[in-house]
Amino acid sequence: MNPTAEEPEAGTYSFADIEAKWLPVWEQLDTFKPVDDGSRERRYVLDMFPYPSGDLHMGHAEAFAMGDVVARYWRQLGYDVLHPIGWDSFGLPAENAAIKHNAHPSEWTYANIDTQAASFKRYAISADWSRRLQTSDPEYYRWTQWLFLRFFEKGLAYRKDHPVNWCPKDQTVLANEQVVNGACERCGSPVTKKSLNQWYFRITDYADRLLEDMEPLAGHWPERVLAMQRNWIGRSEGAHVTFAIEADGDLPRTDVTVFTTRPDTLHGATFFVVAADAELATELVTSEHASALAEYRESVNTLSDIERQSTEREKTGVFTGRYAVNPLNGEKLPVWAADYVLADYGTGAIIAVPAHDQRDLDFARAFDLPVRMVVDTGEDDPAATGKATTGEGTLVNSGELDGLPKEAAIQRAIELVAAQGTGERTVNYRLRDWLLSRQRFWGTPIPIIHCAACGEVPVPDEQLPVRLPSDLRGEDLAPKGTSPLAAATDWVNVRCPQCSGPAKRDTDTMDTFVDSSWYYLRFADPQSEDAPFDSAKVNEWLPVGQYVGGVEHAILHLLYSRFFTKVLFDLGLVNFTEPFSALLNQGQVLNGGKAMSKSLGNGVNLGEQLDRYGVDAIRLTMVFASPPEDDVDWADVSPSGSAKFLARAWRLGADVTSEPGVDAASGDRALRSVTHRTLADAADLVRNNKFNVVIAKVMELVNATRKAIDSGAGGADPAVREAAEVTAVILSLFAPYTAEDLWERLGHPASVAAAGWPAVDESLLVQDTVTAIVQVQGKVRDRLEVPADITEDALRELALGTAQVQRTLAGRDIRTVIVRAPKLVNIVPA
RNA sequence: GCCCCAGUAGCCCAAUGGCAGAGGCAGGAGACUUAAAAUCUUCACAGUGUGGGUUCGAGUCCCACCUGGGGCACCA
Repeated sequence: MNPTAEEPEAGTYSFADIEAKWLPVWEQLDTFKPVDDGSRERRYVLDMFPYPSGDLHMGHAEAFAMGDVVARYWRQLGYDVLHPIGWDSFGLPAENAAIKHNAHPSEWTYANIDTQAASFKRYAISADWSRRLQTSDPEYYRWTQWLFLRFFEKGLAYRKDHPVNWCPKDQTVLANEQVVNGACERCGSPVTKKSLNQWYFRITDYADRLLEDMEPLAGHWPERVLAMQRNWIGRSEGAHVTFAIEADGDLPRTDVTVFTTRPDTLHGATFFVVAADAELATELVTSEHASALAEYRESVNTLSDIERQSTEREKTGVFTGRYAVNPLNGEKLPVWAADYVLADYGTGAIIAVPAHDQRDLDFARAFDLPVRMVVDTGEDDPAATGKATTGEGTLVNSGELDGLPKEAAIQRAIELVAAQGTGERTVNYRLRDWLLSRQRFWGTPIPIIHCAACGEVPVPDEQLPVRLPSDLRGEDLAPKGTSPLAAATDWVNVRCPQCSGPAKRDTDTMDTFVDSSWYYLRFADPQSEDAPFDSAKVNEWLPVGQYVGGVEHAILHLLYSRFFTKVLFDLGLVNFTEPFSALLNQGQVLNGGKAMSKSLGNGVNLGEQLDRYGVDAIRLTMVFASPPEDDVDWADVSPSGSAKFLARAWRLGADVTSEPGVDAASGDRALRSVTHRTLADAADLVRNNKFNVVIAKVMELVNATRKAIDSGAGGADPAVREAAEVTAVILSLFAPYTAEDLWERLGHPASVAAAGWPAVDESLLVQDTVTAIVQVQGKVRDRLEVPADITEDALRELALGTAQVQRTLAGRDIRTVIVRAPKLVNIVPA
């Protein structure tokens, strides 16, 4: 069983021996494969599946330790627990490694997966290995493609020409969600704009539902994640107002609609701005100003997003030569083109009210445009101060809106434009459609064939998967600005499925977030060959009862997965609309207050930690260090302390001399009381994700048991056995090896993981006497030992009679006495 | 600028509105030991970021501010 280590000295805790001993036993028992027959209530625990970038690191160790606590707890409670594992195995690093080593990305990817799988097994994750999946397996991406085609049929996948975020280093486009502070999320290069014809998912159609359906998640998802999603969706209420742009020479009169959240300030509009990079700007500009606009656009395009987004930057823009007519007062407003107006938010055009919008005011001051105050907020005139006023106030200089407060004026203004037919109430979202094309190789090919005669033709379902060509490797995959797949001419050139004419495959691959948007569904039925999954099975297991992962996915992955689930609901494939009922974001593992990184040289190698302290000690340290959602600073924690505690707990096994199955009822009541209190508290604490406190409670239990053995009831007392067994069961959630070995030393067969959560004897939780606190005016003056079932009246009498109280009152009258029997009395003097 | 979260002992952290301390780390002392390690026992240390408020009673609830962390950001 243990080929390397020597027989340990009896009574000495050796994590290495224990690990070597139990791993093969567990493999045989296959304790964590759900029975999946409906005989037990089902529960689904899921950790965000890993990307196979080398071996597991400290972050994985933390996240998976957390998920495993929940999975193992539910298992102990008797639920049929689904706790699967898989890999998000498409992605750029594999491709970069392949280019560097003149290999195929699959070689690097699957080698890493094997390494990680072995590490996960050593780390004793309670997973069902039979459901393992990889998104880069053709058996998986076949169904990613199938789902794409269903989206396509519903009009939810479409192509358009659009300026997109372009990473010049990775030579690929990026979704908005992948641009962080104007830089590529992956490599940090400044992102630029490029106009390309790309595939999008129409996630904006679901903006409202994505927002509304968050309601029931409150309390089960971290508030900050919900807030971030809400922000990202960015719902804002306002109005569309249509302005007529006057004819100019050959240019006809035309209507342009703007979105505004402040229709009340329409009378304060002094100019009109269109996004410089929008089509609209080119359409509107007069020939006299066309070259200035072209020049301006040129200068804007060379700016990186980082420069562009700097709020310190001076406002820039050019006049278009045209004028817009304010529908409320008929005023003529000059139309400018500027880059501070975004082409893809709202309508790409705004009505500028400099008095009440800082950006408009900055622009007005830069170009000497008039400023007119229309809301009196009691502050100084923005024209003089340079500070726009945006708060509550009363309307002035606004015709019939005069005298109305802001909110009423907004409503009235909308009524006015609506009556004119020039405007209406509307809701606008910040959310954009999801750009999913990637000009990279190692991803799911987009199952579309482009035919000159038929257009975009879906690959017929029975021809799926469209497999990646296997003969491209090394330099073939280097970024060229077009997909590497384009070079595989044999692969690209096909017959059109509709007209059999010559046609070409789409050479882009999908964003890997598409792959990860449905993997949690596949886990319910991972071997399905005629559908992505069996809906009945998915409906039995999902939604996921507890999802665990890093907050870095607060927007991207979670928003996309929620979107997918809603679309699949609409397609009738699932009967729920939210995939994850509860979400836990574990914190980061830091070292010395900073994230571990190569450049800082503060990385801690997980494998070395496991070798040095053992799996259980590392798992315990991760969980004990702080509440799950807080960061763990490895410099602040003590894995050796954890190891010490585990040894201490394990040693209890040697001191229990009673036989298994002995009735605990006759055992030492004080210890039994601690044992059952611990059991009850632990259950509550696990439910509330306070894993660190559970461990503190087990430590207490171990201390109490130790004391009972050494200087109390003694090792033969049945209560000591009971305490040791409860210790093993609770520890099985955190330190599976130690718990298993302790369980064996207590005379039980494997596995403690399936031992079941012992029933709490409520009668042991009640104490005979309790210490009542006697306060005078909230300050503690005395303590009384009283029966636990003392009445309020009796306690009041008792408290009032104590010498301490009498002395403190010093003859003062009593206004009131608060009694919370049996724990507290508070006497309030007059 | 807007939005979230957090500030409790030297450190990590506990505390259904009711005795500020459960647990651990680091530290001191003792027992065992020829000695050390290991083990066991034991001790000390803060009044909860600041200022108000609500309450019989506030670490906990409310308001403002300070500090730290995170998110979004020319989003009309």
